[in-house]
Amino acid sequence: MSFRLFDLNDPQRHAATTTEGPLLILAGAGTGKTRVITCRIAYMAAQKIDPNSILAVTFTNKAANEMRERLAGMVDKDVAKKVTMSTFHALCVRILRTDIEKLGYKKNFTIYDEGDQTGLIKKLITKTAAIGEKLEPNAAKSLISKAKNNGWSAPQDEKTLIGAVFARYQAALKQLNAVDFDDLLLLTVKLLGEHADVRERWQRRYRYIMVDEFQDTNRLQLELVSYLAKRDDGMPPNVAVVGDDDQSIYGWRGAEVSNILEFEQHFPNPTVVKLEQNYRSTNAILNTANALIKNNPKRRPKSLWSGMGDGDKIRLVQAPNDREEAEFIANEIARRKVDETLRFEDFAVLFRMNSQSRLLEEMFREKGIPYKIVGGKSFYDSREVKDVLAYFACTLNADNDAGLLRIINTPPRGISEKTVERALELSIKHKCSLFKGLQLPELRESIPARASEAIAEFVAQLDAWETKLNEPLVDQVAVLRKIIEESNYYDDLRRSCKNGDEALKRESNVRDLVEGFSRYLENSNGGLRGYLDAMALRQDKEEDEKDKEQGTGVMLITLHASKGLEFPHCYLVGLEEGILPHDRSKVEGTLDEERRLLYVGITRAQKTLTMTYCFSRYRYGGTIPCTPSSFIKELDPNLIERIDLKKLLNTPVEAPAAKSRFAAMRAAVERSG
DNA sequence: CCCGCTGTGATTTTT
DNA sequence: TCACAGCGGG
Repeated sequence: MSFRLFDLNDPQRHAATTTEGPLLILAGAGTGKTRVITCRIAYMAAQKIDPNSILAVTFTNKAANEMRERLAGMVDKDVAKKVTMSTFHALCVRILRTDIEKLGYKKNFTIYDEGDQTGLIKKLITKTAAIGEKLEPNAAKSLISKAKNNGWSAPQDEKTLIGAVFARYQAALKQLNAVDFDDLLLLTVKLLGEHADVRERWQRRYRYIMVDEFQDTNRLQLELVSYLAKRDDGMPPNVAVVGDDDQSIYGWRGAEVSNILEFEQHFPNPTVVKLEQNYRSTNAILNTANALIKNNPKRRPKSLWSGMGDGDKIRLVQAPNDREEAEFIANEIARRKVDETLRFEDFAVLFRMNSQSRLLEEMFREKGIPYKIVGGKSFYDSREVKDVLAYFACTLNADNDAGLLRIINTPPRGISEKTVERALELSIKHKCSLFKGLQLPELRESIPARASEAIAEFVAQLDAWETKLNEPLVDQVAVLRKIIEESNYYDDLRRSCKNGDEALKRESNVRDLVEGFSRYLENSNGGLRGYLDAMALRQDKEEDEKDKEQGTGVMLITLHASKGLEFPHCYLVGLEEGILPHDRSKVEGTLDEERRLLYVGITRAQKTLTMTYCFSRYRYGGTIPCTPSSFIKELDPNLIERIDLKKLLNTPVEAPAAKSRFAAMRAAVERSG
């Protein structure tokens, strides 16, 4: 065995070597769960379990890739290759690409991203709403998404506006031969539920199933896992889930903590293993986290501990306002980098809302501190990437309305808004795609001759590209380059850019895209369809690599985005009532989730943790007074050092004095403890 | 087609 | 306040 089971602690080993029956691994933050998952797979392989029958499901590509890499370091290459490591969505795409025809969709369905979704919903709202009726497209989108994640493929009441929009939306998608992200799950569950042959085929395929971040699964995902894990011999399913109910922070996206809290009801008589030894943080940090999370009523009791010593106290800093809060952090990081010989990468600042990063950025720039913001606009969201992908997608399948709408007049080719609208109306009337609508003789009669000519040319161009792309043994990369060239896309791109820099950046993004396809073809046989799927599912490897490389600077990151990461020195800002917990959590009744969010934040820190709050903050255009977060009083005061920035600034304390004061406090704590 | 005006509304975002 | 969407005018 090339992996070392004895490197695991007792519960870890128990989890890794329990291969049969349901298994619930409650893995607290930083307890080495990825290691357990990979060791477990390596162990199974060593037990001569067929690696082809092992499935590990994750939420993110990042997690799937990380697991793949770690496993590759433990077992034979050909064994590792046989194990399926996939996100829920990628797995569903695989299943649907084979059998979606049974549900009345065509196999070459298009995956709609959120932009496509919003666009379609917006249109349907304007078509459906009576005069005076209003519905926010984004609100509708999220309601529809929630409904689907709950397993509803149709509205409960079609008479309400939202219900009508939902019904029309589903019908439109089907007619467009498109599926959105939620459909990937919904339709897969439907397919497995309604078609025994398909269900049994996949049940036979995977005999050992593992699910990562189980606390984030929604109803559909649980159902999917249940279907896949079910055995025809009546034996309990070999399903191992790993998760931490205390880190469930995606309830607002449909995640059901109950999936992990009530695991026994879904998979009776499981082996339950708790991982509580943390390899990341000091005990001061862990006990602070423990004290906080104990206040959540519904949870599986756990208590993290580590062998890394007590460490420094948690510092709780009160600042007069958000400006001084940011300034304090910037100054401190600059100072500590020198004093404690640290790198900027050793620091992270965590916040509840993206808007909180603005002041910090400003201050960091002012003081010349490099920083990196996680999240924000990604490569995939850039206009040029979406445009070019739409070109490719339409070449593959012109009946993709969202894609076609994107490119029909980009670059401008004389097909006006009015003409498009007319074509769209006709396509609805004739229940056909926009592309087919464009070719209806009926359309020609109602638009200017010039528009007709432009349409004819565009249609011919798409047809020609499609033919070219489908020629046997054709160099598909060359065809894509040709498409970009013949559409004059670069000219239009340059024209629409404010400056040369922007144009260069965007052009290089387009080139990267084609380059990415070329590389994709080298390692995969999915063709253009596969590449477009990979892009829709954000599986672009290059981006992932790039992400790993750029490590320079202080990390500015939301609490949500910080889950799964760790930093030696963390600053957790804006611990104020209304921010954390967020105001809206009170009306929504999600205070527990806010507490978990803070818990996640605290447990990111390895060595030191500084939390800050202000007494006033700029919000909604004015200075508003703030009060400290109600969570603060749930923390253990013995582990916390309170610092008043105002006092500190007015009466600067010499280093030795500060040290002795700290020592005195520590002595006092020890006496009292 | 592009620009600037006005109004609105303001968490979190794995795929 | 500030970002951004939707709109009407040049």
